[in-house]
Amino acid sequence: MVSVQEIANLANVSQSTVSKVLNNYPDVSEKTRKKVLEIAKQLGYVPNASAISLVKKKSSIIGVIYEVTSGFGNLFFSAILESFRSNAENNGYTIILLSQNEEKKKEYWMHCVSHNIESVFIISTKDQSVIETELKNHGIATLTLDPLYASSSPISTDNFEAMLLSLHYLYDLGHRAIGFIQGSLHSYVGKERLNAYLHFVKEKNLPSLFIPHIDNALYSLQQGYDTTSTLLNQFDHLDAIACCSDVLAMGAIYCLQDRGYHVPNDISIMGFDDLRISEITRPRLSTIRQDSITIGKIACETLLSMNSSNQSVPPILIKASLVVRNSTKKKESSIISTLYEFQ
Amino acid sequence: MVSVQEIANLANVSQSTVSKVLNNYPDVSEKTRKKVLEIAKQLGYVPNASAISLVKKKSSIIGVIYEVTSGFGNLFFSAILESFRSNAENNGYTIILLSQNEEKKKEYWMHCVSHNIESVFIISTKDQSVIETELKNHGIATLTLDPLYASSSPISTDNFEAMLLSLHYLYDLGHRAIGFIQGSLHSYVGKERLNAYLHFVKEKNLPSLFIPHIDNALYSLQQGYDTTSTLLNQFDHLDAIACCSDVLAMGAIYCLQDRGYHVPNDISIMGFDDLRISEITRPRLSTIRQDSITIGKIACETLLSMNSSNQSVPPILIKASLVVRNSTKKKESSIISTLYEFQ
DNA sequence: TTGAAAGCGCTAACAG
DNA sequence: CTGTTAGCGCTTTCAA
Repeated sequence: MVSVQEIANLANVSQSTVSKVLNNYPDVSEKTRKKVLEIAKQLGYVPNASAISLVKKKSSIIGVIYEVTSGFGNLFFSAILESFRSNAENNGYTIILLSQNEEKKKEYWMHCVSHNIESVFIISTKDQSVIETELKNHGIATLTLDPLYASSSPISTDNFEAMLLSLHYLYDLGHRAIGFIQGSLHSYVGKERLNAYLHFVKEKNLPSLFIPHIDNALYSLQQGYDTTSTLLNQFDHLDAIACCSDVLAMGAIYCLQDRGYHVPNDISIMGFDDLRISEITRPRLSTIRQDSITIGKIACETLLSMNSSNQSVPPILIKASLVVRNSTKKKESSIISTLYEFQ
Repeated sequence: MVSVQEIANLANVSQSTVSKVLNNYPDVSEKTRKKVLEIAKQLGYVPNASAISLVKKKSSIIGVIYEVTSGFGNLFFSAILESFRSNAENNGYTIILLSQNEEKKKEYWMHCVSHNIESVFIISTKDQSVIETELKNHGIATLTLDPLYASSSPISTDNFEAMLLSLHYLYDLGHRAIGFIQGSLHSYVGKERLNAYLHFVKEKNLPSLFIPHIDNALYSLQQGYDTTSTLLNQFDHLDAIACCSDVLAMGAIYCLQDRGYHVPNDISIMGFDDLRISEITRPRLSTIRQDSITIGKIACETLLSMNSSNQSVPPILIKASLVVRNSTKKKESSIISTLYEFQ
């Protein structure tokens, strides 16, 4: 490993001069700068991150807690991680995957302290409120994606607006009897989506077609199926159903098909997330796309701007977008459909 | 941050003694050891990883290149990463996510050299042969998951045996006209699966029902659909189709359904991978499960046992297992089905 | 069994 | 503009 010392020797200057060149200090003559740079390049100099971290008391490492229970959501989370990583990289930061060591009882914050890490991005399907607090207590800034709790610095899709987008789209298609399949009732994210539905039906003066007490915490196929079944039993008529996830929507479609309905001819179905599966279902799923690229980017920028004295930021909400595929359809008014029948 | 120095002062011993205690050296009296340990605990001592890495010229960091083009396979890769991470963790290692910095022209190996990283696990859907060589040239050991090329130290499912497992299962179900939908013809993994099919039909003296020139490099739904279509046009009769991925298998099912076949009553379909989607298709997919837990574990152990002088290992092959769901069925002999018709 | 001293590779005052 | 010096937190001879 080539050191600053070696470069200094060959260039006939001192270590500090080399250091200044390498760190782009202005107080070095052009001539010296060139010479040093050339020799450094020739020798294939690579700075020693440990030494720098040691002396600067600050590393160029961002911690990431990535604990995602295996599931479809993974694809969304890993897309965000990738976007986050690439942004961190472009800012000269490296990503370390944080974890707890059960055996050695090493906590997350210890890893951070040990590696001089100042900020941590939390991507988790579990409640990490304790860890978040612990990290903050140790002077480490955190940002939490889709927190399940009232995080002091959360980032997520603007779920309220996103669900409204879904509902307005169905409304504009002419649907008025719009059912709703909620996700988790205990997560912030899930509550926001439900609130949007409640707000919407009130505003538009529509019937509220959903089953209040059901908690689809798993966002699973079966939960989608069962909730749809209940919905169908409870309410006479449904034009459309807005679901809180793509997988729930698939469950809804299966249930409707089993009961002899055609999607989208009889009922329109909206998903949420735009996972890859929404491309391979039959019919392909109209849904709401969460913008993983932007979330990763903003998360990174925010975290880099935070520091131990400025550890919290107001909640960050990222805009989602509508993706129209084949599970939704304009409602044909009865008059028109009657006309058609006569043709 | 508490330092060794501080502990030494409070314990009335020297730094070196503290260091010896902390590193479990034997030549310290029990009394001193206890005292030091207690004070360290009281003070909440956390070792400075940079300082240790600097002086030992070796970090406890493993690099991971994780570059997976967005797709269903992601779930498999991320499961492996998770298993790998947890094993590394239990061995006292931390994971760093490696990457190239386009802007600053920083290469993977530079990250490694800079952080004193000795080994790298490559999880990538791209050809990383150049990078693998580059890393090895810099004295960094690598292990590559499912390499697309002839890697010097690959780890993967035993794809030959795994596909054989699939084929034998179909055979035991009574199927004799067994079609095959290959994946990529240019990857090692894809070739192994094809070879298994070729080997199998020859051994059992069965008709070879596959389309040689098709390269389903994307393993996509559409490719599965189209290949099935060609298969159906080309061959009179098919009892079953063994596919090289779950997504290809889904494409096959859609195609068969569109042509009026019932899966599994008319044709049995085998997937490969056991992605989560295989649980939510209709019918649910019988498939081959790749053992991500074991792969991650063995990968980690192997990498930790490698070092700059011992940089290559023979190919590591992990056993896969059969998962039976609803897309496969015992073949009813014509006599029996005829009998049924008379009932 | 303990401690003094040197040094890992680098940066940052500060003096010249 | 350049160099001297000290020191980041730790380990490791080597001497006591």
